[in-house]
Amino acid sequence: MARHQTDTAFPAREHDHAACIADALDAAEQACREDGLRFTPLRRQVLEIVWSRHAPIGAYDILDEMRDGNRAVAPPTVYRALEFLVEHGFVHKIESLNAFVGCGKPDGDHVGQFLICGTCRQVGELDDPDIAKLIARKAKTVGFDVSHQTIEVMGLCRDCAGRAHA
Amino acid sequence: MARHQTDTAFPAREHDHAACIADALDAAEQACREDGLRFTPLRRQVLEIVWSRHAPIGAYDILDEMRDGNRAVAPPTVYRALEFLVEHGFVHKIESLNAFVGCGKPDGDHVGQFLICGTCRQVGELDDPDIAKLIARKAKTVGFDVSHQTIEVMGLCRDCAGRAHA
DNA sequence: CAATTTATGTTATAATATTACATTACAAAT
DNA sequence: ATTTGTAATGTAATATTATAACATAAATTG
Repeated sequence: MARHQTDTAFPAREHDHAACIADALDAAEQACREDGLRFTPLRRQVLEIVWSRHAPIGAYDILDEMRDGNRAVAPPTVYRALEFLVEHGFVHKIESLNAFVGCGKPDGDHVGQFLICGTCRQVGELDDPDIAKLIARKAKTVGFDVSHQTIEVMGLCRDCAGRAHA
Repeated sequence: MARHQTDTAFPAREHDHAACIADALDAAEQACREDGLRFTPLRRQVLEIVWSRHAPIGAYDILDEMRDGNRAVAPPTVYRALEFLVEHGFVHKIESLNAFVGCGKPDGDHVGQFLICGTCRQVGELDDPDIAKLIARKAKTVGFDVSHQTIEVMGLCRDCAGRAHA
């Protein structure tokens, strides 16, 4: 499968986002086929909406996007699709924003470490095992056994920093 | 000021919790006096309730605790006090739980790294500069400038692990 | 004490999320 | 191909978390 995303956590300023979405959908479809999961039209639609931007989107914004004419979908519809997508690693929840973002590398287990730009709101995903290991090791020193890490970092992305002192 | 807490992130199983609360209130009072902040009765009351346990407490649970007879306080009252307490480092918000926990070391700036036991729900605060630095350094490699870190780790605390295979 | 700022009270409502139960679509097995 | 069981979706109601907007009161400053 072609990879149109950069490997620098944040997407390139000018990337082919249509291809980016297509890749994500293809990757999810294939992963589901391999794992015997049902990638239903509803789940695909929600995933596509989440991927419409590289910034987190709230459940109710997704819900608005799904409104078809004046036929609205109800919250559980969205939350259930999100639950599935998060559970299988296609989407991550950003806890500090109560919002959801697509995962560029849904293959296998990985800690998600999120870099959230306070200016453009875009999110880059770092997936650094060193960080995860250091945290697990430090936790161990106080007798704590880690099962899941939530790491969300606010700050300024390169593009926005560039624009600021331009 | 006497320190009745342990320095191992989690409080000792059998610690003098009354002293623990008193310490936290004293520390906050003194810090406010030094910084010219108003440690009002309301703020003190909210801080005391937050400190009633070493586990996160939700805003509406605090609100319930504050109900005086059938005279109820309104949400903004609690949220405003929490805003003050969080802003000045006396309390931390646990984003992944939408709940609040007292901070044992409100002196100076520090990253809060929280260890949340999935069994007893207690929270230990790690305050490890190595972790913070590693994250900042790794983020820098992708051009991201960190301003704030949210680190919340789920797992099993030592006491609960002990009980499990007892 | 007047003026100003800061904190709190009060009402209403916004934003996020779940429960419970009905219905439909799908998958597996006969 | 029909039955049967399971998983997914629809629907209505409601729970939980958080804020906006404006009024009043208390503290601080000049």
